[in-house]
Amino acid sequence: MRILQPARGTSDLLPSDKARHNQVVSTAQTISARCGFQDMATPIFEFTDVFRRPLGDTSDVVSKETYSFEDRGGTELTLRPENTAAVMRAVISNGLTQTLPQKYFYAGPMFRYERPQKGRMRQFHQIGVELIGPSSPLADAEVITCGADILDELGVLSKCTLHLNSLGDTESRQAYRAALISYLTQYQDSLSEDSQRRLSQNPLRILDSKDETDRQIIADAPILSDYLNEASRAHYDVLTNALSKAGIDFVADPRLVRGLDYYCHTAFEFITDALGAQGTVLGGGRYDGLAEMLGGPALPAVGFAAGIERLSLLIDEPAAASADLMVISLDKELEAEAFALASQLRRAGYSVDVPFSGNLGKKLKRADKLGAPRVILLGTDEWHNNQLQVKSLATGDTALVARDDLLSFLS
RNA sequence: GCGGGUGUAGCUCAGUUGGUUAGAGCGCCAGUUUGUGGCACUGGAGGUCGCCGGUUCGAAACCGGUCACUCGCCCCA
Repeated sequence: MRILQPARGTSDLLPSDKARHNQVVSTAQTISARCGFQDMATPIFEFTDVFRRPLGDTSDVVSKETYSFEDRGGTELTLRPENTAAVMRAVISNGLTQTLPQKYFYAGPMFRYERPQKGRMRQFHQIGVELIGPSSPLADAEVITCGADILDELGVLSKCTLHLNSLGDTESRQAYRAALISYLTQYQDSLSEDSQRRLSQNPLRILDSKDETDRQIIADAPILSDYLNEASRAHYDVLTNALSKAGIDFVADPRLVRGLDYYCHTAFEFITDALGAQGTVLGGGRYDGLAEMLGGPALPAVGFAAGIERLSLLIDEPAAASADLMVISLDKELEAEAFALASQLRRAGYSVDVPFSGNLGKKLKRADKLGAPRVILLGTDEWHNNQLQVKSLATGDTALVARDDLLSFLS
């Protein structure tokens, strides 16, 4: 074990990386606030059952990817692998089920023990929204539209395609699941090893298998939409109509499913081909069954999560913050005065740099690099006359300014 | 968890069939210029050649293991 490198699947966010993260988070927060989603946060770890119960033992996320541990008091805890279950737990814990709907935005780190790849970290970061209370398909439409607007604001919507599907309600999904299993069982021996395992654990997952033979078998498999009952069909129709009216493009993708057990009705993913195998940039769906799985009341809800690292890979780097001013003393005797002046200017709201070393040429070069448009120079003669030089780096012009007039000159 | 690829300076990369003190460009620091920037020139710092072991008179190079990244599977945001 070498401590001079970050643990596998984690990474440092140096300023240029952090700037991208901040850009994603602040944009998502602003856009989702426009839809009424309020920023909130839940703890980084929860009782293990918060994730284990709703996510199900068939989910890899819980069965083999969690960071779970026993604390010093013997309590079983888990670093959150996703945030939806935790937000729902918070809604129930705080008695917020009495005041619905609740609309939340969150951003923060999640943890999954996976094999790292580009866009797939062990500590990764997500932004997301949860709309808890309404069962109306218009709530689904609002969540999807909010996601699309965030991607658009970040400039990545054009690189993504919205895939949409309905998993139906419990009745529809169970009918389909039975039909699918019955169909696939005929070809059991021809299925890939992964899909044979999925047949018993999570048969819907076989629909998006990448194995060539699997795909041929799936081509003639029953279609989920044929098994939607009337209510599920109506839910989907209202949603698609609302999206079309709101100008949200999508493709119906009957093979789109979700890995987590609590999803029903709407499933959607914004997918890009710019990130290799990690193409899903923002995904979510309806999870009416989650609250009950946690031991709460029946509580319809819909939401999405998006990977900040993946979005960061797609956006242009935000412009770095530049300094407004640099204060330079031309005489070593005046260094403390320069520092005092810089402090005063900072308190007045300016972003000010004070160089610590170098001759005048180096200092001006540094001012250039920091993007400071103006430099204040303290020369001995001027200083004794209560004057300062204010030099514009763009024009090279230098103005002589009385010390007392500096702030008004600058503004 | 499975299969493939890659690890040399902060970054991008050279490094001959294994041979003396491992190089370049960019970046960084300093000087030319202790009172006026972007250019240029000169100099400097910075490397356990990912790590450990093996082969060899001799390893950055060959072999084994390991760690990390990366591509695909898997999973998913």
